[in-house]
Amino acid sequence: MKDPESLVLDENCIPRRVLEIFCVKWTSMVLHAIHLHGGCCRTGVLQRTLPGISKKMLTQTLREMERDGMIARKVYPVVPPMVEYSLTPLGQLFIEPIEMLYAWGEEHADALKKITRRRKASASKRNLDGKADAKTQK
Amino acid sequence: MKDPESLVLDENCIPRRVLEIFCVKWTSMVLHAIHLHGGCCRTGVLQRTLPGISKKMLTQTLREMERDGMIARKVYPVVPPMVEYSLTPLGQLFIEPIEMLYAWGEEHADALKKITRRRKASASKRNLDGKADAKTQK
DNA sequence: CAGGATCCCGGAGGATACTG
DNA sequence: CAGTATCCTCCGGGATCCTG
Repeated sequence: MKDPESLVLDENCIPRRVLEIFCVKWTSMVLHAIHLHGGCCRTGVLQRTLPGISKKMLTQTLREMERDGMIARKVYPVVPPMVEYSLTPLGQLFIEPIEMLYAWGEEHADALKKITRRRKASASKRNLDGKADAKTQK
Repeated sequence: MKDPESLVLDENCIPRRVLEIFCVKWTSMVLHAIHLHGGCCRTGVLQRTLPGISKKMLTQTLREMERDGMIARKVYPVVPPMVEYSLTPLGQLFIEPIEMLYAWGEEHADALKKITRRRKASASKRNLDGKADAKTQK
């Protein structure tokens, strides 16, 4: 505090690394979803649990998480194909903080709503402002 | 668990909203940085505390956070200009979960390292693999 | 020093079609 | 059903220059 300049949060600091893991793509949501499904579930189920995620993004996210060692992929040699993803011990490590964060969100849903509302307000305002020329009119 | 199909985490569920706030741009890091600086600090200090962030991104993030009501902007009418950003009560609400998350990261630094290592490994492997034709050779 | 305005590029990620 | 391969668009965000 005496020397603000000595406080540096560089690329390798813990906070940034944590964010790189929790905030990349759908990682957190996928972990959460698998957890809610009892620690193991199929691709299709995941996709329906996370409406809005595209097949491509889901596959990509799952691949990366597998590589990271957070989930395990098990293929059953049946037809039609069946693939199950489950949390590894490493993956389970992340459940606690994630659930903590979401629990905090539940408790403070009012604060979250407030922010959402402000964002929407400023978004619609932006439409009334200067955009009535280039794009909107088309 | 009986009916996996009934488990849906749509756009408005708490987890997604939480992530939208914590994982957008540099928001979390800025909150963290201001907090470490005692709840209030100047633009330049922030930029030096967060090496790698561009002026543009910093300003943009600060604007959005101000709009969200998480931080307050105070301009001192001096020359050269001096601007201070401080946490609002709403902003302080976020400090607790953020610090919690980062504290968890400190405790599990080994797990984070493991993941980082795997990512680097697969990244360098990707360079040896199929990329020796189109881009690499140039 | 704080921060607006411009230009511009790379790549994230959706849509679609195909395979086993 | 699970996954790959292509194509194509859009915008996030850096670099640069300019203001008060």
